[in-house]
Amino acid sequence: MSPISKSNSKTKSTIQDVAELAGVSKMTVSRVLNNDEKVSDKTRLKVKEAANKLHYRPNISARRLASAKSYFIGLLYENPSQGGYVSQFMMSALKSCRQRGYHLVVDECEGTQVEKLTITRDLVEETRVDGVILLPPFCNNIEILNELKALNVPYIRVSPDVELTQSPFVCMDDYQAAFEMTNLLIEQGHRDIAFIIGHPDVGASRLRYQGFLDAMRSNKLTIPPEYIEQGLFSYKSGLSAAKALLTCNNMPTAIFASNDDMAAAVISVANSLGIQVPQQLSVVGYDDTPIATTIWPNITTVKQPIEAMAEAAIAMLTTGKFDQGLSDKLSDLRHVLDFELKQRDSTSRVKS
Amino acid sequence: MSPISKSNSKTKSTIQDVAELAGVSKMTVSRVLNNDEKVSDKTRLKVKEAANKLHYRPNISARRLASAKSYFIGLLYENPSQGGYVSQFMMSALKSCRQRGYHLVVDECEGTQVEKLTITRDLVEETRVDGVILLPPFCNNIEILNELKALNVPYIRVSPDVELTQSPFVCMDDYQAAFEMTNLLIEQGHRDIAFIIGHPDVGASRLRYQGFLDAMRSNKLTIPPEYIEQGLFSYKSGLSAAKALLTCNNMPTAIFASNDDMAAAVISVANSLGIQVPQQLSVVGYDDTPIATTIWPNITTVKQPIEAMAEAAIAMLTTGKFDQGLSDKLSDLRHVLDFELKQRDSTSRVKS
DNA sequence: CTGAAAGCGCTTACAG
DNA sequence: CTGAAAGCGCTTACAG
Repeated sequence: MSPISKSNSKTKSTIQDVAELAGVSKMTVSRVLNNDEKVSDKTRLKVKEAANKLHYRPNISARRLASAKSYFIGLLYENPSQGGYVSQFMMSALKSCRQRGYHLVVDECEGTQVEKLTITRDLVEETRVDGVILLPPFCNNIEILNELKALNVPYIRVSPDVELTQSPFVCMDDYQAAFEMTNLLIEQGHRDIAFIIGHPDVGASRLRYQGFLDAMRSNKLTIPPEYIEQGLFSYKSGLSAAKALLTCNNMPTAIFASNDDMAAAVISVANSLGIQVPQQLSVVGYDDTPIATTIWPNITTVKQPIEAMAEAAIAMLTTGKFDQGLSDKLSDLRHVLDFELKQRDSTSRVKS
Repeated sequence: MSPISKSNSKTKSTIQDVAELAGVSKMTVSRVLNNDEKVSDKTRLKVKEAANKLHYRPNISARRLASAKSYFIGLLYENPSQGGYVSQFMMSALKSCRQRGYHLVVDECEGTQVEKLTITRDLVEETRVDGVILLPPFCNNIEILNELKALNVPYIRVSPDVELTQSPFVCMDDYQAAFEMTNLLIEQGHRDIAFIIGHPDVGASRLRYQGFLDAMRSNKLTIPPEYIEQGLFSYKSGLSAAKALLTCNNMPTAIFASNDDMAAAVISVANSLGIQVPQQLSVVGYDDTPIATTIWPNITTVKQPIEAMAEAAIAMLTTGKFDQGLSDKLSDLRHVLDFELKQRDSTSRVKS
């Protein structure tokens, strides 16, 4: 009574094998596999048991060929230079797709607006993806969004800045993360905290800045104007900001940079000025990119929930259980995922 | 009699459409598509024309279902922490696969040796990949290589250190790159050049070091023993090495670090000691990882031909035109790809 | 709630 | 060198 022995060894079992073992037709097996409601619980159970017993795994290619669905999800991004952000997201999305029997098709959307539209259209019409994920900053390209809508393909945006009522999206709470990170510094005894703002074109810059401001205010701490520097997210811009901050009259005891590259620059400048991090200066960054754990001291930073974002996006796209713009309410479209504060070696309690 | 009009607009054309337009059978079209020799040049041409006219693209799923091939290539790696190396390779492999109608299945091989073997076996038996690519350092796992051989699936290793006569592999000439990079420094007038060796367990470390030594020797330059430091490829190890090098009696005018992380550390230490890079000290790295272009000054480094390696590996695996261990000659198994010297801002001509 | 038939777009063997 | 037939493992209508 062990059908396992055979199917376990060489031959891969098919829907036909499962049907026979369960004593039903292929059709019924197919229904159970696709979560069709119209199957009796009893039958459903029988089929599931048989499938498990045989270690049955549906053949995606056959599925794809027979059905209208492609079992492909598209991932579109604009700029790969964001230090691993794209690859991190891709790795996670890949994993989620595999678990669900889907495949990920990744495409870089570069060039002129016309070329971007062509790439997007090809992905939908040639590859026939069942859904598309748009990474920032590409997800703010309104023409693309409209095209996708016209093509009638579901899409999810990741951390968008604009048109927040138009389509579902996943994001993290940048404001809250900056708020909490600032509080962390304050709890460590810091009062004189400087801030380097991120690139003005990126929406998250504003939110991070506001979170910082509100945390300071709620602790009744004042911020001298010379403690605020405008950066551009680049290491180089962090260098000039840090120089200004660390050579002003009343040097801060902590600097909050809006991303890790700029935080790394702060540490470098501090180094060259003979200021010890974290003994004389605490530094925090944002993003938890590789550089945060490459340089020494490792940077205390905010870790974006990239893996969870990818998983959530794939889940929404593959189950089809989300309202593609059906609701106007932001709360129905927005999926906020939890961030994490990574406390490392670039911060310490202030010495009094 | 114009099947074009219909198939050109919305409906995707199939092998049947191509066959009709060319006036042959589906079988012949299939043969042409798969580069079967046994088709007359005349017919071949007709078919190719028809296919082009219809913008025909074979349906991979149908192909996969009907044939013994899976049109999947597996990519196995062990350690994702190598700062983007895996993702860079993956991106390139993805692209090459897409062009050939293949799909890439990426898997991290972690855990115990038994778990690694299981993951590898699953990839071959479940996903039925047509070939496997093994990234370093995973490609040096001999048990895995034997398992793959037993499973009878072709595999290509990337920059392996061991068993170089066992299977085809792609690599770059680490020795030559280090040799040329050293020469570049010498041409810029440097004579006092220090070297930070890479991790002792990695084969490339030895080759890079040897390339450096031979370049120095061939220029009749001597290397005082205090100019050689052992590193571990980590930023932190670069820090200690740099401190030793920059505080010794006769400070070098250039430091060659065996990777970018350590080169970044050298720059950081130089900064903190008030030594200007590149005016007083030239620094070069190796790999061209993101950190090389993140920090300031940007690091002069050796760019590995990751894209070309990925393309070569995929090409070998998909055309099946390589000798899977048929030859004992290293030259037949080894595919050496060209590196590139990236001259940036961390080096300059020595002032006399 | 369940099933028999047809077909998705290719390729594999078998003829000729 | 070329083709007619069967089939890969699923799903989509269509019945009942």
